[in-house]
Amino acid sequence: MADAVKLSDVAAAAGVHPGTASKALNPATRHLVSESTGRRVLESAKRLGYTANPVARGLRTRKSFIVGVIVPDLTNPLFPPMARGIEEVLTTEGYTALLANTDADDDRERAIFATMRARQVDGFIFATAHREQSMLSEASANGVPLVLVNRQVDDPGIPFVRSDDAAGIRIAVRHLAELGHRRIAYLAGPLDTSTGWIRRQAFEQAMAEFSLTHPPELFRIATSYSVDAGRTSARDLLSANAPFTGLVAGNDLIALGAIIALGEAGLRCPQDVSVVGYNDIAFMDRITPPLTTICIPKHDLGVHAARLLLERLRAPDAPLHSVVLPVKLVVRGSTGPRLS
Amino acid sequence: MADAVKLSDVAAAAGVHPGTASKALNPATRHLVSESTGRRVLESAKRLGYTANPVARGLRTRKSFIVGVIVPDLTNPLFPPMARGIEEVLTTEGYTALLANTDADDDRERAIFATMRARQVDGFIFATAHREQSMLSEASANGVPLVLVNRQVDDPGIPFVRSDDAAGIRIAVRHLAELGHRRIAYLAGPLDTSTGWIRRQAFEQAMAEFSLTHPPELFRIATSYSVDAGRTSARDLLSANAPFTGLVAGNDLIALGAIIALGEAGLRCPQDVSVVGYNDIAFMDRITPPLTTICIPKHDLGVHAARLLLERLRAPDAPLHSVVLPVKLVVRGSTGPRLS
DNA sequence: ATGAAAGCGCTAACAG
DNA sequence: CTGTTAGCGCTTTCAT
Repeated sequence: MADAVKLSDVAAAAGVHPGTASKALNPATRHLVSESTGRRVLESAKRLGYTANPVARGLRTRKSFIVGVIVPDLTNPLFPPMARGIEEVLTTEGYTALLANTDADDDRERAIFATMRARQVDGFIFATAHREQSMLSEASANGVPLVLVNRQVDDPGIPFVRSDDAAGIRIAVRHLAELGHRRIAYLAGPLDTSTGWIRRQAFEQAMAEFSLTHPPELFRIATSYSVDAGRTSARDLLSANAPFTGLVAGNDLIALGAIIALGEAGLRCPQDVSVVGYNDIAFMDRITPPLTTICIPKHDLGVHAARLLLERLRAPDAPLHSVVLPVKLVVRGSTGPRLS
Repeated sequence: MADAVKLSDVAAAAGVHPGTASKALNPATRHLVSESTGRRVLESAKRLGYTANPVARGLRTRKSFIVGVIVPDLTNPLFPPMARGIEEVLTTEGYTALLANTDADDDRERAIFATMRARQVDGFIFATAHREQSMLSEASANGVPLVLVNRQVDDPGIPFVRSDDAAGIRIAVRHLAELGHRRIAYLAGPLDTSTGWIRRQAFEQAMAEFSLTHPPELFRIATSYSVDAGRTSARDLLSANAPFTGLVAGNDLIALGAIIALGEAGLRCPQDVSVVGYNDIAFMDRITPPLTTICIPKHDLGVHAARLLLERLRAPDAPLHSVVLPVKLVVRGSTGPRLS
């Protein structure tokens, strides 16, 4: 398994001191050696198939060129595209992404964070949605470079990349309103997540904007961003017997759960209830009925997050900025005009 | 960002030499120090919140406790559950999974492999399906611990964990045969993947077993395991105008593409053509029509692969073994009795 | 049972 | 411009 060839081998082959070889090999210090030795070193490095040992280098430089990427659950189709976006820009810049799932569990998140810090990770990208932020604020204050994706936190010192939730929910509501729906239910995601909280707020605002009322009977909170939780909360909503013809869900999984619950209750979508989801994850165009939803730029979210982090790593003291990406409504079969 | 507290700090606090502290802290060498100093060191370590620096340790011990996990594409829902299974067992054993996508590209796979080896990864789990194996054989011969998931390679020196493809395809064919289908088309996955190759073989065998013919007009190869490739190959199949009422696809994505192409050609599934997929990835129960498919134990595949690798890491010379996990048929709406 | 010393492979001062 | 030296934080002989 051993890559026997090390810096000293290259140096010996080129007839120079290891220190000199090191300088020649590092583009940033190459100008410290003469043209000719530089060439000689590079050439013997190539000939011997030398690859620097990042572990040894990291020990010396305190940089690992590894970025921790922390997501709640890779099994939720929302995250793989984001992770891909992140990985793409990271690898082209010589960084490696270390990916881990938290299962939306704070303790696991802390443990993973600690492990990764111990592993000398250079920075973090958090895609976990918890609003709890003491760990993040503290870490950020301690100089740990980090950026959030698909989430935001009150602490203005923590940069984020997210889609425009408020705009998304607003166009979802407008879409339903334009179809004639007036009694619109909302199935929120967990309110201890930033997305759950922000979208809920946005829903209320949008309803007000379109002069629609939103009685508490038409509001439920799913315990997680999952099909099961969506189904459960939708059942609960239905059991209240408050009529509604439109439904906005905190995300696609919840929407899917709602559609299932609707079917179980003998209601048809969209004839009886129009449903709109959020995120536009894979396969939502193929389910029955095809889901009308808000499409967010999942891949680009990851790309921007990685870029932002890289900027921070290169210029730790540069002013921070965040990014909000636009969303768009994708109309499919789960919404239709109000019939009743 | 600095975890200032290092081994020498703990040693100083406990009034011992760093070397002694090291021994006390390592369970495997604890017996080399006296009961009392051992306790004292442990206690000061805890008090100071000491965490060993894995980078420094790795430099010395040539172990990183990191395992490289290489998948073609995390965006394919087949892989996240496997990755989760792998991650679960790895983390409980103190290892960390380093995940990367190859996009089914050999060059990328090589590059990633090289990078990870340079990073002193302790071993590898490959979920990529290419049959090309020189890189693997060579690495394995050089003592790099590796195991394959969901794939197999001729080299008997390389352990694998896969599901029983042959059995899966057989029950898929049997299912269609029992429904009365006699003209059954096969849409293979790329034949340069082990799964593509094995399943194709299995299909021919199964057809023979059930005394069915399989003319070349009813056989197509998708260029990748994707919806688009499935759709394209299905179109091509349809353009041959060879009648068939059953169709087996190399995986669910290809099956989905086929269903789309069927619809575009004015054929209904399952009334005109019954379709069965492979893998049973997420949401296949919610598409139209719900997909009949072969369910493989995705999570368990990952779990077993990780266990196997861990065994190899702990006992590099122990005899290797591989694991084949059972599959099962899940009958849903995309298959029905032959009507024509 | 503990301490001393060396060194994993690399980089960064500092000399020359 | 190149060589020397020291040391990142840890483990592991080897003496004591």
